[in-house]
Amino acid sequence: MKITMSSSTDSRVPIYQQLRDQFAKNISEGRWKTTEPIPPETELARTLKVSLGTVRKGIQMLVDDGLLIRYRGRGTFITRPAFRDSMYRSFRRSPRSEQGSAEGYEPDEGQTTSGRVIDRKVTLPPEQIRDILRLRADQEAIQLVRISVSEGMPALFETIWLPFDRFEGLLEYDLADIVGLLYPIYEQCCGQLIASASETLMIDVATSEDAELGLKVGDPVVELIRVAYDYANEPIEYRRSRGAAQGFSYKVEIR
Amino acid sequence: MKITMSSSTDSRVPIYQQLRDQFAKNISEGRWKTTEPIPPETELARTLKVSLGTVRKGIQMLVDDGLLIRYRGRGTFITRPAFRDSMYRSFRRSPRSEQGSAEGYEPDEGQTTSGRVIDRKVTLPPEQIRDILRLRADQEAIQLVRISVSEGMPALFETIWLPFDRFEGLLEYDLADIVGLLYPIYEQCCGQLIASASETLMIDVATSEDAELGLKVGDPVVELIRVAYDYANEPIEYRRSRGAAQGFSYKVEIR
DNA sequence: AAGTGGTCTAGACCACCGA
DNA sequence: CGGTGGTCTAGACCACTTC
Repeated sequence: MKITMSSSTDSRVPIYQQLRDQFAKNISEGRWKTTEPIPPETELARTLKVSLGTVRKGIQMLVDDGLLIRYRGRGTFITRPAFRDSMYRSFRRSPRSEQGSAEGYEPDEGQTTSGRVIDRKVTLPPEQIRDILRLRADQEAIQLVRISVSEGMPALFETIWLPFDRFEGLLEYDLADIVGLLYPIYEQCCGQLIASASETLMIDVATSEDAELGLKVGDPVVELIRVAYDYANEPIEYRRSRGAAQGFSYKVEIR
Repeated sequence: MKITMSSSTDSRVPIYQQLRDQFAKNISEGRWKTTEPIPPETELARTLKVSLGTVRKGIQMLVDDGLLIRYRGRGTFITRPAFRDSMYRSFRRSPRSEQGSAEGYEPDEGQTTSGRVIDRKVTLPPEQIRDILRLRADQEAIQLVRISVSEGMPALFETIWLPFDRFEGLLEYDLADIVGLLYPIYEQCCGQLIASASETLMIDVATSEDAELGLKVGDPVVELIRVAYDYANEPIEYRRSRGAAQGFSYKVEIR
């Protein structure tokens, strides 16, 4: 339980704010394991020489940010993001089955969806993607091409770029083994955890390259760009997904 | 400062939770004015016979919900929603001007956009809309048809339904005066405040009815359904907006 | 100076979980 | 049963706004 409380920096930042940052660092740098609870509030308060309420406030901020989850009687754990608002899961060939219950919902794809990687290569990414992933001009990326199949029909055509340095381990895998959700695979093969993401949706029209999705040239297409970040807020995945716009529907609550 | 603390209902609901609900009711039923601060924490704690921290927690929940805003030294006020995540503002004919600064952003439309109502009538709404607005079969609605113009070009074609009972005052207005943002007009003419909304986006293709938008039959169209609610969570507006999908782009942060 | 919300403390008691 | 987080209290001191 290393404490690096730089007691000189406490000028105007509230203590609970400093605690939040400290805790976030403990998560992103792996000092707190994802498999066991973080130290209990009482211990943190004692160790850090602050009040219990202050510790609770710092922890609560990370709960609100979705990085921690608390269980009464068990402890506080690091979470995997649920991505409940992702537009990604709005792609459906069939009418929405509206199965609103289901506690532990799967993050990436819908229930009957599975992905298959059809190509993998190491390249220098296009400049736009290089900038977003914050790579130098000479840094290579692993590029995956993937088709998601939903209920027997090709539903999504995806191109994914990953920084070579972080994802070298992925090259050891047989393509046939890179199946289903990608984020658990990232974690398993390369120790890379996704903490959050940003998605942008655009409407396009199908070109001849979209033929694999069963679309005719000119059909409307939804293009989804996702940039995913780790717990330190560093971008580590760029993903472009294209799918039929017909039947796509996305809902958001606003204030 | 009427207090209706039904002290028999306190079974398992935390006090701060009960306070939150009580405060929300004070807002939605107009017992707390939108023009002056709500009673100070210390007074609420004294009046309600609870601790200051508990009052603060109840208030903080409403701040998180976007219904209240606090100013140190001045007091706590009821807010108008900002609708910062609305997909509505994602319609742009021109390339995004990316003017990221600008503190007080306007809620409804983009900067150079204005709306004009071209039709208004009192009708029995379609069943689907009647259900959503929770109207009885014999209750009428005011239907507005509106065209939003952005940078000289028709950009959005909208149809809006409003419960007759709440919006009767709108019939007094000359159509030419119903211009610009609608929500301030709702408040001014009918005392109706919008607290939140739910938006659903779908992709369609243009029909001959979309010709006013300068679209050819078959062009991709974005259709946005918005249901807006008052502070008591009652639906009071149903709005369907259609616009060219070309150039539409919507971004969301997810966890 | 008076009044507001913002931070922080030190303690109490409770509800829930697991061994 | 002991340990965890969840709720609540009563107070202190501070920072900011308004008069």
